[in-house]
Formats: sequence, C-alpha cells, structure tokens
Amino acid sequence: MVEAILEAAARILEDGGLAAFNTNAVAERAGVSVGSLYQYFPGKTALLAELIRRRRSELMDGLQREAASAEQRDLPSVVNGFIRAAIAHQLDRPRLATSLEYAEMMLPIDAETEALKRSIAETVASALALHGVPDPATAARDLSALTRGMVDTAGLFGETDTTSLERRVRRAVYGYLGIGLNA
Amino acid sequence: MVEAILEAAARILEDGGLAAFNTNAVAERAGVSVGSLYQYFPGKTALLAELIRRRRSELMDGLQREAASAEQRDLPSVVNGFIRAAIAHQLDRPRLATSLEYAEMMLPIDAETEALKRSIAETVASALALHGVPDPATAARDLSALTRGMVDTAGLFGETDTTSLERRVRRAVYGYLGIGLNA
Amino acid sequence: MVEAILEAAARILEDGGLAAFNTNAVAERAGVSVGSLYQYFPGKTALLAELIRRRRSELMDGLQREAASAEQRDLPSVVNGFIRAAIAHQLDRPRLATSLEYAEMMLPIDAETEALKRSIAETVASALALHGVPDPATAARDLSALTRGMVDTAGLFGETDTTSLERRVRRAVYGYLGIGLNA
Amino acid sequence: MVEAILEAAARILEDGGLAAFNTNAVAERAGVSVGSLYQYFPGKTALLAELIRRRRSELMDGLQREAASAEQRDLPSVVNGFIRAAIAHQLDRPRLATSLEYAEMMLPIDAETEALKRSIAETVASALALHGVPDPATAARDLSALTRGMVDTAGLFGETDTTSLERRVRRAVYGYLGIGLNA
DNA sequence: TATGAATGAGGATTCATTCAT
DNA sequence: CATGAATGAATCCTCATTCAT
Repeated sequence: MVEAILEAAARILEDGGLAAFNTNAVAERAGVSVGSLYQYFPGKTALLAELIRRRRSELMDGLQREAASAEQRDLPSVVNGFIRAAIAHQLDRPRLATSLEYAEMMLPIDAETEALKRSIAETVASALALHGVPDPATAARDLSALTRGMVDTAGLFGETDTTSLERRVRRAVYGYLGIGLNA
Repeated sequence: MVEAILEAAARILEDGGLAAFNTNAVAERAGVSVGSLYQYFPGKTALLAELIRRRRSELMDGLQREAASAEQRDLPSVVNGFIRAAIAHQLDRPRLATSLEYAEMMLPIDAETEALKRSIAETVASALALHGVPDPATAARDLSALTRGMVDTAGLFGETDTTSLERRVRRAVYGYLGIGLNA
Repeated sequence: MVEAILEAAARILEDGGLAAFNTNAVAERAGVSVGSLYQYFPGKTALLAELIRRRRSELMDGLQREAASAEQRDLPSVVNGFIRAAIAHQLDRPRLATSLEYAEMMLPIDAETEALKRSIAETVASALALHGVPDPATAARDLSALTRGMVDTAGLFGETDTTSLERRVRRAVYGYLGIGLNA
Repeated sequence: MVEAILEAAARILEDGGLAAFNTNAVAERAGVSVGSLYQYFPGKTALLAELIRRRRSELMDGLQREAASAEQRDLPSVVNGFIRAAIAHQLDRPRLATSLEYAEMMLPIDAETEALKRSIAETVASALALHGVPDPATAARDLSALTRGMVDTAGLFGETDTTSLERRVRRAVYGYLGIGLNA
C-alpha cells in the first residue's frame, strides 16, 4: 500500500509536477482512498519527504558502493563510478528528479533527509580527498551540481543513451579535476 | 506599475518559491490592487511567463554581446565570455532563478519564450560551431546545463565570489571542449 | 470492556471537551479497537447518551436516598440532603459534567434519559410539595439550576472544599425557599 | 456584512448548537460566500470569539450602568439592578447563550475576552465590597453562576415573564447575601 | 483606470462507520 | 468476538478571477 501510494505520487510528479501534486490525485491514482493515504503518511509534505528520502537513499547506495573501494582505485576510476551511479540514478525519471530537487530546495527539510544529504556530500568529498583533490568539499558540490545539471537536461531532452552522456559528463569532470583524458 | 508588479513577483518567488506565489500576495507586495494586476497581466501564468521571458532575454543579451565578436576571438576567449555572462546573470538571485527554471520546465510555455530559448541555444551553438566544436547543439545544451547547475548551487550556498566560481566553471567547460587550460 | 470504554470517553471529555470526543480517540484511550467500541455501542451518540444516562442515574440515586425519608424530616434537612448529594455528584469532575450537560441540551435525547430527567425533577418537586413549597415544579427546576450553576463554576475554579461551597449554596437555596438560616 | 455573518452564526448556534456551527453553514445562512466570511474573520474560532466578546460586552454595559451609581444606592437596589441586567441580557436567546458559554469554557480564549471576563467579575465584586459583603470575589462568582444557571434554564423552558423570574432569582440572591426580603 | 470586495471551486485533513480477517 | 485497515463524506481554508464602483 505504501508502495502503491509512493509510486502514484511519483507518477503524478512526473506528469504534472508539483502543481498537480495533491493528496486527492495521489490517492485516486494509487487506487486508494484519501483516508488510507493519511493512514500511512501524516500529510502531503511527509509523502513528498519520503519520496525525497528514498531517492536520496538510492543515490547514496550507488555512490557508497563506488566509494567503498576508492582507496584501491585511482581517481579517474573512482570518478567514473560516481558518474555512472549518478546517471543510472537520474536519467530514467528526469521530471520526477527535477520536481523532487525543487521541493527539496524549497521545503523545510526534516533532519533525517538533511543528514542524508550531508552524508552524500561527505562520501564524495572523502573519496576526492583521498586522491589529493584540493578543497574536496567544494569540488564534491561542484561536481554533483554539474553532473545533475547535465543529466537532468539530457533526460528532459529524451536522451537514453547512457554511453554518450557518460562520455560527455566525464570530459567536464576530468577537466574540472585536471585529469588528462588519456589518464 | 508593470515594473512594480514584476519586481514584487520576483521577490515573492525569492522568499517563498512557487508555493508562495499567488496573485494576491504579489499585488499586495507591489502595493497595487489585484484588479490592477489583472489589468496588465491576463493571469497568474502570464505574469510568471513574463518573468521568465525577461530573465531569458537578459541572458540572451549577455550571450549575444559575446557571440557578436566570436569570429574575431579564439574559442577559450568566447567561452570565457559566455561563462562570465551566465554567472553575472544567475549568481545574484539564485532562488529566483531556480524557481523560474522549474516553472519554465513545468508550465506549458508560450511560443515567444520557446523561440527565445531556442535562439539562446543557437547563439551558443553557432559560436561553438564557428570554432569547430563537434555536435555543437549538444555541446551548447551540455555547457548551459553544466554551468547553470554549478552557478545555481553556488548561489544557493551563498557564494558571491565571482572569480573563484568562474575559474571552477571554466575548468569543467574547457575539459568538456578538450581545450587545454594553458590555452 | 464497556466500563473501560465509558471511562475513556469520560476522560476525553474532561481533557478536551466535546470537540475532542471522537470514536477513534475513545477507543485508543480505552485500549480497545474501534470495532469493539461499535460492538458495544451502536454509535458515537449512543456512547454519549450512555454517559449521560449513567450520570443522571447516579444523581438520581443520591437524591432518591434523601427523598425517601423526606416525610420524616423537616424542609431544611431535606434540602441540605439534596444540596450535599448534588455537590458530591458534580464537584469532582466539573469539566465532564459541563460537557455532558451541554450535550444533553443539544442532542436529540432518547426517551429513557428524558424519563430519567423528568423523574429527577419530580423527586425533588414531590419532596418540596410535601413541605408546602408553592409551585414545587418551578422551585425544583430553579433550585437544580441554581445549584448546578454554582457547583459547576466552583469546580471549574478548582474548589474542592465541600463545606464552604455547601454553606454558600445553602444560603441561596434557603433564601429562595424563604427558610430562615437559623431554622 | 460583518453583522450579517455574526447574526447568521448566532442563529446557527441557536438552532443546532456548536455541532452545527461550521463555516459553510454560517456563510450560506448569511447569504454570502465562504470567501467573504474569511475576508472578515480569520477563521471559525475568531468568529466564535467575536460572538462571545460581543455578548460579554453587552452584559458588561448593563452591569456597569448599575455599578456606576452603586455608592448612592443601598445593596438590595444595586443587586436588583444586576439581576435585571443579567435577565434582560440572557433570557431572550438561551440556546445561544448556552453554546457561547460552553465554547468560552472549552476554547483557548484570547486575551481581550479574558480581560473582559475579569473586568465583569471585578465590577460586580467592587459593588458588593462597597456595601460590606464579605469575600466579594467569591460572592460575585457565586451570584453570577447562580443567576446564569437559573436564567438559562428558565429560557430553555420557554419562560418569557421577566417579573416572575426576577422575583425568584432575587430570593436566592438575597438569601445568599443575608438580606431580609423586607429590606 | 484603479480598486478591492465577493465569489466559489479546489485542495488538505478528519473522523464516523464498515467489514474482511 | 476482536481487530484495525479502508472508506469517503464533511469540513476548514486558500486563492485565481471577476466586476461593480
């Protein structure tokens, strides 16, 4: 049930964005009553928050998997992993991603999501630091922002070819980090 | 009057995002009556559209100025100009920028803005094509997206130092284009 | 079970009044399921009605005990008994009493409670008639109203000293009945 | 408009009590839209509060008029005035009075009404103190409660004869104060 | 033209009641 | 019998838009 509601909510966001996101619509789309929605989520905001938390969590998992072996690999390899994870995570539902990002930015965010956000930033920053990247916190922020921008836009334009997009993102990231492409 | 309304609308978006953006609030903030707002704008959406159009137009002006002399300058110089124009345009009101970008993506956009958008893309693409960048349309899209992502995020984090941000964006862009930094 | 539900209902009324009185809250407070509540009471109103009936019944018992020996005692003594019974009954849970009185007045009351109400009035009226009080029905109504008003208010102000309150009510009642205080 | 809404609200309370008191019903009865109701009252509670404030204010006026000349008159005369004011105020719309009293007791009351309430109590208490009544604060409370109880109940029973009711209340009040009826 | 009161559809949330397990 | 998830009508409140002045 919780899954049905969350998936309905995701689809509403994909189709109509935050403007179309209302509890009645979500409930109807999920095939449940509004009452049931409120049985599982204290309110509209909580539903949105859970959607955000889940997406963040998925991304975190992908990045963490890459970060785990960061010590054993060289910087380009680690960074490639990050890029691949980010693309895999964000390319399929770009409109959903964009709506959640906007909501995340505007809404007063709960502590848990805030922590998750910070820990994502730190995961990336640590991996970069490990390989001697200067000002790793800023670099992590920049690279995330840059990647997110490119992938979201590519998604909105209907791109599905992961390989091409990955190559383009990599060029920008390598450039930012001062890694030669032949590296 | 129109100016007062538009500035009020911008401030509302900055303060509370799209959720706080309603005609009554805008009119009050502008110090005019709702009636007057409707005298000058057929509706809420039109007001938002005008805001978008103006911002786009400003960016367009900045880019065009750089593109005008593209033939006489080398690629790094042209690209630097674009970056500087984008940063100048977007760094000061990042919350406004983000809201407008979200609105632009979600709303059914009028033909005029659509044309403006396309012409921005073409302006950049042409300049890139002029210097032999392969697939200039995609490159223009990627570089815009990348820059927008970085600048918005920097703005939201309170950065105001244009120089540092410019240097970082440049590294990514140069990387993407395969221009050596010493070039 | 029935007792647990009724006590929970009473506590909810005490804490939050009629506004807070809903079946889910009562069931939860009683530690039973809503389903069980509906097993024993046909609905919310019936639960309230039972609460009213019980309180009325308790008061009736107290008054009847006094009325039973009315013939053998003089008017002041009988009246003292009534006052003491009313105070004992109403001083401990004034917020509950007030809510039930309000509900009783507003709700379409069932026949049984109506009969109980009438029989309380008649019990007092008869005792008064027995001692030559003129227009005993009106007097019974007036004295009940007067006592209820004073006791409820005293309760809401946190009074717990029965003796002082009793003395004050007695003065009013004696005055109403034209009984000298030294009688 | 404000008057129309308040009168509609009063009628709804009279007809159906607090349970029937909802913004849609009030607006419809007043012949205005819900929107208009919210133009003049920030919410349902504020509407109720205004109703309470007005009733309190009216009572206050009546009592104050009597209290003004308290020094020049003897106690029975002053008290008669209070009783007459209370009856005039409360006998005509007993169901409204009862609902407002219940609401006043249960709702978190705003500072202004609280002050009004206190000042009513003090007005009566001062007048009593002036004539040597011991513990005037408690006496004021008791007499108000007693009178309110009797008048409300009389009203609910359809009494309209002010003279008879006044005589009965006077007996109780005089008795409470230890004033001989022949005084 | 400017005003802002009035409108009412839309959307968030609650809660009495039912019913499958 | 007991449970409590599910339902959806009812209710509060907001806000885009209109229109009389």
